[in-house]
Amino acid sequence: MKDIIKDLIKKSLDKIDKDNGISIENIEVGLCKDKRFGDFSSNIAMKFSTRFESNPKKFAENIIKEMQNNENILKIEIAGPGFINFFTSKDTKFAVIEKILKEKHLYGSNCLGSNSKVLIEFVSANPTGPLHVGHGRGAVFGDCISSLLKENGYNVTKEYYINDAGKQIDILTISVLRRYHELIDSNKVFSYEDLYKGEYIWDISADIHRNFNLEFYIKNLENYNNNSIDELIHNIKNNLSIERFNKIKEISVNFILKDIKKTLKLSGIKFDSWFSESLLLKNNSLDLILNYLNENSHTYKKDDALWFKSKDSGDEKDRVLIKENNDHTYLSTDIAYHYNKINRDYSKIINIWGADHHGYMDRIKAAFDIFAQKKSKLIILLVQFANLYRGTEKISMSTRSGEFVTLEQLIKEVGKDATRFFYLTRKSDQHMDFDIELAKSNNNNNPVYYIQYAHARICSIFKQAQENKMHYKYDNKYLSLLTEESELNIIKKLSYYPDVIISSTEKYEPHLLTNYMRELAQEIHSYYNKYQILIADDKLRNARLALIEAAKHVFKNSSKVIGIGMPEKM
RNA sequence: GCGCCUGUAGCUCAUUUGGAUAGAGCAUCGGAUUUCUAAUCCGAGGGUGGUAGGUUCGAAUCCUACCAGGCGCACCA
Repeated sequence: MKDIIKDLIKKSLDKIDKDNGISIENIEVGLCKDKRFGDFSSNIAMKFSTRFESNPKKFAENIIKEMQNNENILKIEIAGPGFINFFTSKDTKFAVIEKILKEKHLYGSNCLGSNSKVLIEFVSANPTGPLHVGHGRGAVFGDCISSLLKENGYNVTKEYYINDAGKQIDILTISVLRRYHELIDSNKVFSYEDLYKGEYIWDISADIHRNFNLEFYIKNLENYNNNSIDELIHNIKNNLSIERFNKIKEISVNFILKDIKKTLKLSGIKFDSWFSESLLLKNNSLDLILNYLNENSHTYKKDDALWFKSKDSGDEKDRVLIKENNDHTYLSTDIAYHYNKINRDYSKIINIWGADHHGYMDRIKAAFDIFAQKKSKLIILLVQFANLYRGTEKISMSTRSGEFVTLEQLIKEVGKDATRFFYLTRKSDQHMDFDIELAKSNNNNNPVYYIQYAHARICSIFKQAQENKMHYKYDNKYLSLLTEESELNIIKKLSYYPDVIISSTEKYEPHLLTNYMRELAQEIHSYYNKYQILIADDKLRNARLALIEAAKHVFKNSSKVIGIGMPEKM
């Protein structure tokens, strides 16, 4: 409908002035908030009146005068400073019900993506501990963005990048070894500040102790008195042998990854691909990109380290790729990783990061531009932190100290649907407060139940209809009996669901969709309370049933995108 | 100090990329079930949009300055 109106305006403008220079993309047509202003409106007259040496109202009159008649449009008005308002005919409005009932689960989807390949990388939490509620937001956000992209016809691959090769993993390994030694001899406590102390470290070490007994035991570990963590890592590797150290490392990482996968499954998130950082070292990808950067003078040596000239591409300073001690930095493998992504031929490469990584964006973009050469586009979306509350009490968290609420605990406490929905109700770049008490409340405070209940009520009506032998038969010629205000409101809301899907995707803002669902539920509840649907008049009854059936499809389709269930009974 | 994000009702947040009278939920107060599920509905109160300027037909939205909060400024990841 928007396109029809745009086209009418365009033709009218062409009549007024053949060389007006206004393309169809410049014509804005929007839905009206207030129905007194009609169904659609355009600001075209205000936007371009100066170009035609006219005032907005006069220009608007001119546009209308030259406009062709269209069967869909009942009335055109000029209002306010120069808005052109369009009132569509009833039949035009009813057509959406017909469309929904025909398209069913496809209503709302489109082909804008034309099946082009998109890679979306998210969560990618270090395998040094379980996922906590901070990861949850990015996880659910990424998953929903993936669904939205699919709904828009993109070919989406969801990927998790496993940082299993750096220093943090070495620290994890030592953390496990420390507990392992304490299990063997509780008197010999090895103390060191920067180690992981979570409960799960005990579980891993107990596992190792059970399966390998004393194989990894180091005599006098408690006497290791090292000044830096690097020195400590070095000494323990030497003492234990690199093979045995790696064995502990492997067991630890696998243990934690298994836990992470379990939590993701509980969250309803399924990845298509798991990409391991250590692979980049094994297959020489790192050497490859380093050579390339060296040969094309994007690097230099300074203080025994290898630096990347990221400042040349907009970063605030240059960055280290290879440290003085010959270890690679996180950045260098990450560049290799993005090089790998580029070579997999995606038109869009999306990264979803925690907001604390924003300082890192420029350096990865700098590297990306060198390798991608505009073949694909890098999109980095930042997700702000979520503060967890239990009522008014704030819960603080830290992975290192082991004080945190895991995502698994949260889901077990508030449920998958409520967790996902809550994470998605806020704009991602907005700080959010997640109140556990609120999310798990089973009453009208909770928007998830509010929406699910609206859907369940619809299902219940159909069940009742069947039991009362009120056979439902759809016939579009009775739709015109829907004349109540609530009915027209619902129809209008249903008609712009496809627009919501598009704008949620283009803006990467799933909260538009959760808001929409709430609004639709509100219309349905209001309608339900005001009007009886299962009435004796079978023509009106069938028309009303068609209306709520259409709403049911939209609830189903949107809930699928959000990743929550829509029970038929509550 | 520099950079990024944010500031809207008592609280949590929207506002369809600059549009018409800034809207929801919670909380507060008052109502509604002999009728398809009251996990619901209807109504009321509540606002100098952080502050001050600017840009234009029109600003919560864009620009500038200031105030306040969060995050970041590693040879950590």
